[in-house]
Formats: sequence, structure tokens, C-alpha cells
Amino acid sequence: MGRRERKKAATRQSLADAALELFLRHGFDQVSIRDVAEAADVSTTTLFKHFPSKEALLFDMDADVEQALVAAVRDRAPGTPLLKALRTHMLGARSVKAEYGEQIAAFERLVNSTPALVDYHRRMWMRHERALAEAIAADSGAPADDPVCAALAHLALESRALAGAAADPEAAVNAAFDLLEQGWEAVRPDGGRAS
Amino acid sequence: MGRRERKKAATRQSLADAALELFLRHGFDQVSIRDVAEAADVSTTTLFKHFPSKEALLFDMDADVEQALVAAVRDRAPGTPLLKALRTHMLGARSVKAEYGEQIAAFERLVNSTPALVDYHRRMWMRHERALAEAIAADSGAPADDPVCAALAHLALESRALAGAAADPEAAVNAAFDLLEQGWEAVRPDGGRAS
DNA sequence: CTCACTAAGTGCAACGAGTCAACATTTTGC
DNA sequence: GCAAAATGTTGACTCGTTGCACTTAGTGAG
Repeated sequence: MGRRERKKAATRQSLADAALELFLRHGFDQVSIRDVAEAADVSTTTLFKHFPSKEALLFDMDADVEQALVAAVRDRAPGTPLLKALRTHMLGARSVKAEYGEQIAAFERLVNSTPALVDYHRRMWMRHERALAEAIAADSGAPADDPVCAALAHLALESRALAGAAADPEAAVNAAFDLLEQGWEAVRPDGGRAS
Repeated sequence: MGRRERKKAATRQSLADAALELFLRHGFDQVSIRDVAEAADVSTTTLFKHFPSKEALLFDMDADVEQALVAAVRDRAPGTPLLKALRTHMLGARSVKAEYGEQIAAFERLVNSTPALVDYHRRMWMRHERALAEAIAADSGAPADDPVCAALAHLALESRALAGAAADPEAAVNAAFDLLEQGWEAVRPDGGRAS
């Protein structure tokens, strides 16, 4: 990796860092894009060359959420029902985050207290809908555009938004999956088990 | 209703009309708020006294969607399963709109081709989540904050977003409701039928 | 009828997000 | 070394949205 790419990554990182710190300290809406650019010592135009929007500054670490999601379906322990694996994956993300402590907790508080960020977060998350739908379809031997698989993927992913707004997030996710699991078993009796 | 209120309603209407026409003709993003104000011959400040945002100009006719939704659950024909009534209601809105022809079709095309509008529309729609959840809970004799009822309400409403993105909207709604209906029967065997 | 009150509308300036065009500076491939 | 491409800067601009000070015109009480 050449020097140029390293420098580019460096400014990008300093932007993300400055943004995170300022947003955590003063709140998302109280910090302007110019403040962030100033703190990272670049111009606002440069900022927008690295990040497409103000919200994007915070979700730098999207990484391979999608891959993990698809893997949770595809590479689950043999014999495990599809929806059980999916439910575990959804609940798992939550508990992993919990043990990381204050850092992540503060971040989540910030996101959940800012409507613009809640929305953006949800949009990012929902991008994986199609990938998940296809993974489910492949797994259960349905055509790739099967509407039931698409619905299942959509509704399963939505359980996160549901959790975000609920008093007891874990109970909310479980309630959603109770419905979906029973529904899926009834609609696709052999889903994911027979060939 | 005095003259003042009539005048107010008139300018409001002319704003909404001008907006609809301009948006349909040139596209939402191509028309600025200043253009709309100009076309209705008022100042931008006045426009914002009538509508809280650009998007709101288009969704003037929200009316009592929520009431209809709750009514579809509460006042359904005796003996009808809860989810059957809900499904019919969701599909019904669609077919009613279809028969109104080109006017509404063009409107829907406009909304669905503009991300900002899709989002706004969805947000409006999802506001009814709590009301629906409570109606379902009341109907099935569960506590008002029952997580399964909340999940069902959320997922049922989401079927609309699912439909919006699908190739065959009707099939998408039906797929979602197949899952939810079976799930609900399994989780709440007496839901809405026994006392 | 009039006078004070209030709601509606105006004009203008401003703010923050995001874009654009022109220019300056590396860094890199050859 | 040198040209081309990547990277960054500057400054002005558009657009949604808000605040402020102001005018105009219905309205209701006396």
C-alpha cells in the first residue's frame, strides 16, 4: 500500500475520530460539518470526498455485517433450524456489544437519541435484505426471488428496529421471532431441513 | 367558519396544488421550495407556516388512516380471524387506489421514485404502529404492552414497505401475511376468538 | 363604530448541509 | 525527470429551514 493511500486513510481516520469525539461530547445536531472539518484540519469539501454525508461519519465501521448475516444462515451447525440460527445471531450481536462496555453503550445512546441517525442506521441495516433473502431461498431450495423468503428476510431484519424502540429489546426480538419461526414452519414445513 | 379560516385554507390548498403539479411535472428534487412558494404567490416563510417540510406538501390528505386501521381490527365481522381482517385491509387499500386510475398511479410513481419521499411516507405510516398494537392487544385479551402484539403490529405494517419494493406487491403482502398468520395462530391459539 | 387584539402573511437575513469549478499540491508510473 | 492522476483547498453557490421584525386584515368587546 503506497504512501498516498496511507495518507488518505489517515485523513479519513482523523475525520472519523474528530467526528466521533465531537458528536459524543456535544450531540450530533449541535456539531456542524464545518466543526468536524475544522477539528480534523481539512476543508469541508475534503470531508465530503471521504464521506457522502454527515451521518456516514459515524458508521465508518460497517465492515462485513452482511457477510456475517449470510454466514449465520449458510454455515450454521447442521440440524439447526434456519430461524433458530437467525434468532441467535440477532440476539448475539446484542450481547457481544454489551460486554464491550461504556464505549459502545455511549455510541448507541447517541445514535438512538438522534432521529436522523436512527434512520440512517436502519437504512444501512436494511440494505442486507436482498442478500439475506437470497441466502434463505438458497438454503430452503426456493427460487431466489421467492416472495415468502423475501418477506421473511425483511421481517427478520426489521426485528432490530422493533427492538430499538421497545422497553425490553431482547423480549421484542424474541416476540418477533416467535411469530416468524412458527409461521415459517407452517408455511415451509421442510424449510432448510429436507433437500 | 369565519372568513379568515377560509382564506387560510385557500392558500394552503393553492400551495398543495402548486406543489403537486410542479412535482409531477418536474420531479420532487428538481423543484425547490422557493419555486412552489412562487407558484402559489406566497413567501417561503408563509409556506412553512402551513407545512412543516417539503415532503409534507405532498401528504396533505393523511386523514384518518389510523382510525380505519384500528377499525379494521376492532369492527371486523364476528368470527373473522384477526389476521384475515388485517390482510384484507392491507390489500383493500391497494385495490381501491388502483381503480382511481392515472392520477393516483402517477402520484405513487413519483413517491416511489424519490428516496426522501419513500422514507417520509413510511414514517407517516409507521406512526400507527402503537395504535394498531394496542388494538390487537385489546382484541386478543393481552396486556396493552404485550411484546408479541407489538411485534405483530410492526411486522404487519412493514408489509407495505415490503410491497413497495417488490416486483409483485400483492404477492409480497400475501407472503408476509402467510407467515404472520400461521405464526400468530401458533403463538396465540385462541387469539381474538376465545374471551 | 372604533379600538385593541390576534392571526396571517411578508421580507430579509441567516444557518447548516451539500455541490461545483478552478486551482494548487503531492505521488506515482513510466 | 515528467506527465498524469489522485488529493486537497478555496470560495461561491443552491437548497431546506428558521428567526426576527414588520405589515395587513379579520374579530370581538365596549
